[in-house]
Amino acid sequence: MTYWLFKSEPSTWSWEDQLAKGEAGEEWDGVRNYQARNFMREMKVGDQGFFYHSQKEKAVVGLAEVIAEAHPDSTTEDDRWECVDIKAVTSVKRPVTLDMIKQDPRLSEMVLVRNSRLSVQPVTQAEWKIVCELAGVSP
DNA sequence: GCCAACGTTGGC
DNA sequence: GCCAACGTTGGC
Repeated sequence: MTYWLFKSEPSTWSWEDQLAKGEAGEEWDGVRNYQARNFMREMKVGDQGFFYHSQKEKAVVGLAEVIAEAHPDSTTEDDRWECVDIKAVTSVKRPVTLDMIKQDPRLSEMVLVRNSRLSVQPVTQAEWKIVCELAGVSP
């Protein structure tokens, strides 16, 4: 089991949009960054990920699960770009804001803090547990 | 709205 | 293959 973080601008694709898709889930499409794509290629069905809202909100708002491994991104003809499918698992009890993450010394190595621009990123098991606790959900 | 950080592109 | 120029992202 590997853990990830999916970042999205809520104005483009929000947690509410993801929730509305239910069990069917949705493509995590539109990624045009090699690092992010490479992480998606490593994902396995059943991997868990945080759903993070960037920009105004800047907080982890939900837990998601990978339901399909990397396949061509249907939003482009360019075969360099691939994406996985994810579904919403559960909403957090309390959003974990970027501020909270930055204030917790145990989370200072998170990619979210170190490279805020990367839209798909790995999360360590320790980080996963801590953020889940802050969010009030069981890991 | 600004700007720093980063990634990509294209000319050489 | 290098690097300057440019575009994008996201935090502030």
